[in-house]
Amino acid sequence: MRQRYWLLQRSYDSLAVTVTGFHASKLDSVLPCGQTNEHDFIDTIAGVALSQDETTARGRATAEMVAQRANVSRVAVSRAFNPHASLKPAKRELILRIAQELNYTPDRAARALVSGRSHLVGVIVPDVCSHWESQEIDALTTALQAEGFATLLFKTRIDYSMDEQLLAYMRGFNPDSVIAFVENVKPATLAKFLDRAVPIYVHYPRSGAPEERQAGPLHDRLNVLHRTGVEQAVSLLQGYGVRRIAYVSGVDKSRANTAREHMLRVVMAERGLAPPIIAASDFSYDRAYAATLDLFRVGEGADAIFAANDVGAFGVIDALRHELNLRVPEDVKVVGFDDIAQSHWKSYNLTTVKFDLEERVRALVRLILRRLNNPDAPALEETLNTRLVVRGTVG
Amino acid sequence: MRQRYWLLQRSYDSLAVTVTGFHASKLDSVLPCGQTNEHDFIDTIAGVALSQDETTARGRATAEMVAQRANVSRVAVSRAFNPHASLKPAKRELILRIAQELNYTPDRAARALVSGRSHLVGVIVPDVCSHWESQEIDALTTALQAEGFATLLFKTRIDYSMDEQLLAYMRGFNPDSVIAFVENVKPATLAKFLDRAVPIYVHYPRSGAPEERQAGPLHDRLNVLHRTGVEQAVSLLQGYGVRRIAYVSGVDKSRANTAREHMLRVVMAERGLAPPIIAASDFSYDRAYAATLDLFRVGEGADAIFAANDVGAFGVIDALRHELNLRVPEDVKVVGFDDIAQSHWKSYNLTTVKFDLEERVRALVRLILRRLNNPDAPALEETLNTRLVVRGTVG
DNA sequence: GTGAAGAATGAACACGTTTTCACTTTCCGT
DNA sequence: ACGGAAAGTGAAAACGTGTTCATTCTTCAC
Repeated sequence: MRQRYWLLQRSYDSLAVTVTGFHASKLDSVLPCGQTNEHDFIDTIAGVALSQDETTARGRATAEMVAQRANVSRVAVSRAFNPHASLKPAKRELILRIAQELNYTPDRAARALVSGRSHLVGVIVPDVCSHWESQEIDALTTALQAEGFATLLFKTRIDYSMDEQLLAYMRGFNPDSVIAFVENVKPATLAKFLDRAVPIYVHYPRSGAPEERQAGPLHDRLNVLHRTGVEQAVSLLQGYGVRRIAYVSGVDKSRANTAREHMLRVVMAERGLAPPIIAASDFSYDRAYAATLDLFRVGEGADAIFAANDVGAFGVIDALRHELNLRVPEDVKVVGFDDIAQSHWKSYNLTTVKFDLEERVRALVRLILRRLNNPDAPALEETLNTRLVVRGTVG
Repeated sequence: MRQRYWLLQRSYDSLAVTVTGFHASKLDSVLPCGQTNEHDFIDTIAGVALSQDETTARGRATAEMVAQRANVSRVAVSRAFNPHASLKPAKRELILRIAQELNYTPDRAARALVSGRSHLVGVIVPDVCSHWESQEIDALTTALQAEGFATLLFKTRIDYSMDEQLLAYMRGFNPDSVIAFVENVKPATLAKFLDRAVPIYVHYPRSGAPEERQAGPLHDRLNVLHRTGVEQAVSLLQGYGVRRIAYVSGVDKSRANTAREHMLRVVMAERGLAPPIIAASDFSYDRAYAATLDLFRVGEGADAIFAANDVGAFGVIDALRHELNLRVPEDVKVVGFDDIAQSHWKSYNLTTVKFDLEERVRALVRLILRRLNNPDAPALEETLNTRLVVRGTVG
């Protein structure tokens, strides 16, 4: 019986970060303790003594232990945790009660090994703290959690490149599904590293091969259409007599950027407007800021600016107001893409093409679950629309 | 031999989201296909045909297959992937080569089952898209990934409450370590659900129990001291002759909020200043905005405002400028906490008490690894300091 | 050439589940 | 009371790996 101590601490004037290891299958007693730091006053420390004995060396109760205690077979325990399994109600109740007493939860690693379902969903992003991504990850995690899945996070390089190393690394964790925000990966590479029935959500790279232009939609698909939102935005701008429209781009060749620029081009052409002036940027505040300065100092300027995303639009607005001394929207009008939470902040109050995050995540989870429940189901397709949210940067 | 198809798609004017399931242990051929959507022009679709045979029903090569192909035992394959294991170099090389050919990676679920290490680090946050959290998650994911760990994300309710259900859920995934940003959990509850040698990083709740005030630091600890940064900020404000200082709070009773408010109170008292005026908020932009309006319309106003975090400071600034028609910093000075990436944006250009994220993450990973490598090591302690970053909201 | 120490090797076991497959019990309509 | 269907049950076989242990092969000093 080895004894180890677990200490908890709080202080008022320092953010104490407590890192401690312990085995806690049994909780023996609470030891009082406390400490005062010379520099910062530290309030209280609570100590909890934990014991570890042989039977719980790994620290967790197993199905076997629950079975023994309940006088049933280990299989019955497994069934008790599977709602669809056939088990006498009274027995199930007994098992679940004892399981709770012993603080038992089925081990997901073991479960994954035999069932082939890890209940992990891998999410690959270039940048977690990018606003749209973080909000999508947040909503996705909530939704997946509700369905019994956990979100496994992986980071690529910021330039949207995804290498084999990361894919191989990720694959080791056996995610049931992978959601990739990245783009620079070849079909064959991705296929090579995703071997179970793994749903994929991916913005795809340009491929010039001519033979890629045939056949039908045999796969599940979630389409998000830019047209509606862009049409509304261009209409609105035309109503204000705008003539020179610029586009502050996202990362070059990225899926989102290409789609947005292309649709803007199409809609403007349809309305008889000259093609947009392109100012190269990369979705970031700083580069959008710099690109805007260039546009007005080196280039010809513009009456209205589309930014490839909301954060970029913030950079555009700040460059206009704080460096170029131009008024938004009086002198220059600004439109973003995404409608992130920050877009309603008073300093920006951005007019933007909205992607409904909730709707998107719901559709995505729906597609994943459907594919997982029935790997051989016929392909399905969902389509989401965009719309313009009018705030203060056009008017 | 079952055949399934995997389709890839891209379009310019819609963000097509591709969800597809497939088994890809073998890549047979690339099928050309493509499709045009009536409403939005869809560019190209690349189809990849994938085959699945009996030996790879689960879709992945196993150590057994590699062993057979390399004419070695399965154990040798295991050893080839463990750098410390003793294996003839030539043999290891051969095995690794064949493994790569077969696209083999050890299954982490199976590995976790026997070794007791899942290589998963659970991260519990109330809100992924909250700026500081998303930036910390980002840095942490990068750091952990470099060490061979993956980040497992869990969401609690926004009010910082963490219930047994979530803990039980998380425990099923057997994280090697857990990093909790939440606070409202009792020691016993947390201990109950973390049973392996699990390092914990946790802001701890207030507990009025008198017996908690004794003993010494027997556990690893990362202290982040507020004092330095707060002293610098208060000094700076005093230099400008500021008299009435307000504090727009974070979530009530949260660790970060309590620590910050307390330190502000202490430092101000030391300098002979009257206690800060407290405006209740919750770390969010919107509530900080509203709290500021209250402070000036209902309350007595202030010469300077500390916000419990940077995002809150943004709300304060916007309320002052856009609703109360006060100038920052001329009429009211504003100081935040955190120094998130957005704080240098021109619209805010916030003076703030900086927490060095990189340093913090490095220390945290160091503590985790040390504890994991040696569960019985004596306790260690690291201390990080804060400092004031002076920008444009004080002056 | 010899012995001993160390490296290399593979068989067997362990990890904690789910699933399959027979078998037994219960239920229900006649 | 009877048959048949359905529900309930547990032994055994997976799942894919790391670890232990006893054995064989190499190396090296004398």
